[in-house]
Amino acid sequence: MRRSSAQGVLYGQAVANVAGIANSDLECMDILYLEGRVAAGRLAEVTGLTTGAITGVVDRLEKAGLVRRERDETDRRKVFIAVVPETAMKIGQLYVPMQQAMEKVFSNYSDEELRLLLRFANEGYKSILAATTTLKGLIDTPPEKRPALKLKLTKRPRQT
Amino acid sequence: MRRSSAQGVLYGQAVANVAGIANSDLECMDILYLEGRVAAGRLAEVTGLTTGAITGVVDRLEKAGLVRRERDETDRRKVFIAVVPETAMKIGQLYVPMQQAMEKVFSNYSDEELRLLLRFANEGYKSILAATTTLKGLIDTPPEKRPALKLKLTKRPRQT
DNA sequence: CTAAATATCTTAGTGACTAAGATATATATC
DNA sequence: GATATATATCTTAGTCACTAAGATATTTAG
Repeated sequence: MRRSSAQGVLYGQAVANVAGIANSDLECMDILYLEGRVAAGRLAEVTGLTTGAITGVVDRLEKAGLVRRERDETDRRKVFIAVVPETAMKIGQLYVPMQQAMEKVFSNYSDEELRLLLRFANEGYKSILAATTTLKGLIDTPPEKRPALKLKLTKRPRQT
Repeated sequence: MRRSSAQGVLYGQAVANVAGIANSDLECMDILYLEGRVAAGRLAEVTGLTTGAITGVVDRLEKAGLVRRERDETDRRKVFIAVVPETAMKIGQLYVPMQQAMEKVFSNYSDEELRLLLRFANEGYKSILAATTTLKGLIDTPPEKRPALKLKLTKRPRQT
């Protein structure tokens, strides 16, 4: 799973590369696709970048015609970012090789098996999300108060 | 799956953050863990970074005491990078929250179900790897010769 | 023995990032 | 209704990892 996850990252890098946009830019496009029209600050939250960095991301994406800034009329401090479907589609096309490859893999599984994979994907997501929060919690915890992570199941290095 | 994959990336970022090393540095540590002692050039290949960038990565990791440079005695141009288990272990500990979270998820699956997940992980990895190659192939293909990716299953944007 | 190939390192320059503060708008308090 | 505080984004200066191109060291081929 780590291997395939890592390979997924590399695929994303290749997409960004071909599209001629930065890695974080693509990540934001992905979030915009998943969540729809979101506020700039939300992008910062989700990506872990500062709001300043997001300004740059959105500037580049807007210049590339991939997104549009839209001011919220009820709260004029907010800036919503919305994808421009016509141009964003071109990015979507770069995922076709992966989608086709995965579709081929999926075609070898029964409906019941697919349901299992889906269930696992959901549970795994929630689980990793929670673990991320836990880990980040350690940063804000003063060192002497950290639970001294016993390495229990880390049968780490020492390989060939 | 995209969601959990993205979250996995964020977990990695958090780890790198806590460990005080760059993202690519952590990625290389991961490869070193998976592949063992590897040549510097191999790291460049797998990560997609230039050899120059890898020199920097290894410099930083070596300074942090996480890896050691070892010259190959039979081919003295090569530099092998090897993790230093004692210090690398500290990085490994940062994965404990995720490992525990995932273990908890796995504990709800039968052996047969786990075998299915394993099979899928392997097939998925190979599939994504192949798709990456395909995509990268498009870069080197002169634009007019590209197979004009028909967007078949890209029911992209247009969400709420 | 020379030329070409391979593996890593070096250097100069670029670009995305952070931290801190600026700006603009909204909400709360008196 | 005026002032203070909070919120959301942008700006600026500076940092750091990255690339491209070439330097160095070693190996292989002719």
